[in-house]
Amino acid sequence: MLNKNISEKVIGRLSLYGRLLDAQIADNVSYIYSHQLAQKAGFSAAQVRRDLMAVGYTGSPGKGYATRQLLESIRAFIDAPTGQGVALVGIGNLGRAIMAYFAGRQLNLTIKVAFDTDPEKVGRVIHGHRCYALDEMPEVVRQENVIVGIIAVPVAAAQGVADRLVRAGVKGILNFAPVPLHVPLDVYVERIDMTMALEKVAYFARRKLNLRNE
Amino acid sequence: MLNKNISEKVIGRLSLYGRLLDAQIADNVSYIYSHQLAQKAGFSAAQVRRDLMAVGYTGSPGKGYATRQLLESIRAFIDAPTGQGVALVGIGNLGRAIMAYFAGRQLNLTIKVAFDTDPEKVGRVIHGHRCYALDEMPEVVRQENVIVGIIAVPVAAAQGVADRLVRAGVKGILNFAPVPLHVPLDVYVERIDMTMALEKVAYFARRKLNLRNE
DNA sequence: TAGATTGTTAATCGATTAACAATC
DNA sequence: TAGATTGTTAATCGATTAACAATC
Repeated sequence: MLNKNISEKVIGRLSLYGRLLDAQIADNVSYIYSHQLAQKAGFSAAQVRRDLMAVGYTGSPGKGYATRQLLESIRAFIDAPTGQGVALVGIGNLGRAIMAYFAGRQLNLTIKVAFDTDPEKVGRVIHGHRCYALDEMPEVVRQENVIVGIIAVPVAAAQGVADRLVRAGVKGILNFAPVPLHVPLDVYVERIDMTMALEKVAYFARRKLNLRNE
Repeated sequence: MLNKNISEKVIGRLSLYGRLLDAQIADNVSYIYSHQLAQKAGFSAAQVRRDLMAVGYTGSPGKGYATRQLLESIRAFIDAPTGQGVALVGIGNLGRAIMAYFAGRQLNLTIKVAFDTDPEKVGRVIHGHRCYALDEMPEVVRQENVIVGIIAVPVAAAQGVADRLVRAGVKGILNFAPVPLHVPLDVYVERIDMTMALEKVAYFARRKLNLRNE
């Protein structure tokens, strides 16, 4: 499965379909059409059908897709078979919010270890996670078999933390610091830039307002 | 300026260029080439030149772009002339982290008002922001002339909050709830889905690991 | 069966990159 | 001037959508 050439966007959409299907199953919906899923997700039906083809689950004309089996196929496709541990670096306001956010969810992914430079925090248990010093990273990350890291530190520290994560063997980084990271080709980086997002929203909000006034 | 047909991606990149230029100016760099900016941003030089064309600032062959003037042009292009207020809905862990995050930055955008359903929070001042009840939204939002909202409430409440924001006159929404919102065409929505992002990272981290092992 | 939906290819669309004359 | 960079068009690339035979 993993070696097919699937684009980033498809994986993101599959993750969304998974959650929408969860809700459908909770509502006892056993079959769903591509156009229904499309409506909920905000995409076209053709898009949905194409994405679902990628996971290898086949619907049937007239009936649609069996929600439960489709969800299983999507999970089998995007999730690790055994569950995956995640390392969080930075336990400030944002880091703690991230901990709380992912703790509440029933995910295949769990924040297993947390790191911070603040000696006040190191050694303590925060939101149920033991907090380690950065120097302990290579040991802890390898021991827990973690290949995914989250960076929630200030801009100035972000690249240094990324370097440490990479050296410790991490292969994927979710970066909340508003700065591009330079990493080797065998490491995947996804950025969440809240400043950029808010500036985009502000820009297009004004545009929408102006269009109406014209 | 606002009526040109600029894509979302360009606006996002301009926001990034702005911050990179800030850092350059702080380092007393007065001219920069497109390929230098491109390297820092992680794009191609052609991409950068095309984006900068959009803001209408002209560099000169041989010298490059004057950092200070370019930054001014970018700011004039994407920022509102007077500064913009933002409404935050949901003052849980995430909401407070968002407050702290944007409070620290020197942005044209400021969180002006915050809303929550929790009667414990309503009326109090949190992170310097007075907290209002949802019912006060139409009044407060109009009074403060806010057209941008941030949704940081649980999934189940997100669509309801979006409807309220829209009714209050908000034209752009930054949505942190992992669910697509349905809003009128004259409202712009940007979604930050941390679960989706983390699942993508986990998927591609495993792929990177496997590619190496093959 | 008739009607609607699926899987899948071809056509379309938009965004990125390559290329190059004009310019400092 | 020579060399490198800019603004801008044309070529390329990839992703989305339209279309339709096969199927329930």
